[in-house]
Amino acid sequence: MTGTRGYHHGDLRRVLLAAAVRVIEESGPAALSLRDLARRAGVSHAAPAHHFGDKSGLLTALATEGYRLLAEALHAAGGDLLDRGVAYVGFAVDHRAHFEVMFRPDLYRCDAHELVAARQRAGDALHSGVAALPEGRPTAQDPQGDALAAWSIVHGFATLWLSGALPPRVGDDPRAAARDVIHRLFPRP
Amino acid sequence: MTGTRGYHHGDLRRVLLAAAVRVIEESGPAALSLRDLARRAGVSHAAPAHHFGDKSGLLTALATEGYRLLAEALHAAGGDLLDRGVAYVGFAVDHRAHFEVMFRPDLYRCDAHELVAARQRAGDALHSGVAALPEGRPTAQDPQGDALAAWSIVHGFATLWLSGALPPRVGDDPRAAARDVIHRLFPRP
DNA sequence: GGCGTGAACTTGTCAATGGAAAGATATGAT
DNA sequence: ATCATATCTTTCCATTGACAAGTTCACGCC
Repeated sequence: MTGTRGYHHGDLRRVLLAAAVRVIEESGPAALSLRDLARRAGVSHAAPAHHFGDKSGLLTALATEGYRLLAEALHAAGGDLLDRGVAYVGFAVDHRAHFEVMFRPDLYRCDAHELVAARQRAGDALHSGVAALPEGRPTAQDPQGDALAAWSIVHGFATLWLSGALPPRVGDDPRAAARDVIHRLFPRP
Repeated sequence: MTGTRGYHHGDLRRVLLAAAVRVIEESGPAALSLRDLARRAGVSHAAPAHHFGDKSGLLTALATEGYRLLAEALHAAGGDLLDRGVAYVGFAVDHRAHFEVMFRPDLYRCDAHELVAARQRAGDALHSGVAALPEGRPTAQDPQGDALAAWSIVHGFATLWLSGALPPRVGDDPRAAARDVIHRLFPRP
């Protein structure tokens, strides 16, 4: 509730995070500037400090939000491991700013309270998908190894896609390409 | 070949790159400062500009060196795909500074001439390993898909390892853990 | 030997940034 | 109405990247 143009912005925290997402999507996390965010929000350059303390505080909030969104996306994808893997890649593509920050621990305080909790939940969502694999497969006695392999392959595909390192031949539909790749790790009976 | 303390440093370029590697390994690419590198090398704050133009020039040089080292490491690993995958992860762990910069195109000029060439060679080394897979496997008709899956899984594992996101249960030997993960993608006959 | 050309490096400077300190203003509870 | 607090502003400082102009050195050439 605000929109009022007064001394108080009213929604600064959310506006700053949204602006940060836009900047990172356009130019990467290295180009992020608190003063630039403040300018975009129409407030003084010191206003962000009140909400986030410092730059790493803002990125901590962004990473926390990212882990929450990731956990949501994984749950929404249903119980199938293949679908969850595709959802992981889809999250990275749809929220590339969050994703890029989440796995750069040098940019934020990775021991922050809320962040640790959110990451835990996302990790649980990731692992519980492996439990739904068929029982008869060869590696059924080591579900944690399966989980690590699944995480590696979707995370690697997502990272390579975002970095632009993949050849054009892969196409322009990350979810379809990801599905094909994951399928090689867990072939369907 | 100098060591002389005169006006000319003599080996500044290499010394700056080495210092950059140390800084990035300790604190990540975000903490890199040209002035700090100059201080460590004992030269004036503007000396690095002569060799690299600007900061992204230095990181371009670092990424190029990284792709060269990666191509070397892959070739040295022999023709077996499993060994090459392990070598990829080993490179990422042993040269984490190079690796972290290589896949951050926002940090350097990814259209630089020497860099494109070095990356091309590393990519070839990566793909030629897939050709050595046994003929009878189910996905033999799509070697490019196999290459993409292999690249994804080793790149993902390496990235997760470096970011510290993996649970301690994985152990402290990245090559052994990587071998196990890759083995799930390409089971041995 | 002297000379000049250019590479390597220094000094000086500027705008932008992150961060801290201290003041101003609005909000809401009592 | 009053006051405590959260929110935002203004002012200030050290650091950084980048640029310009000057200084020192190395080396080929006559």
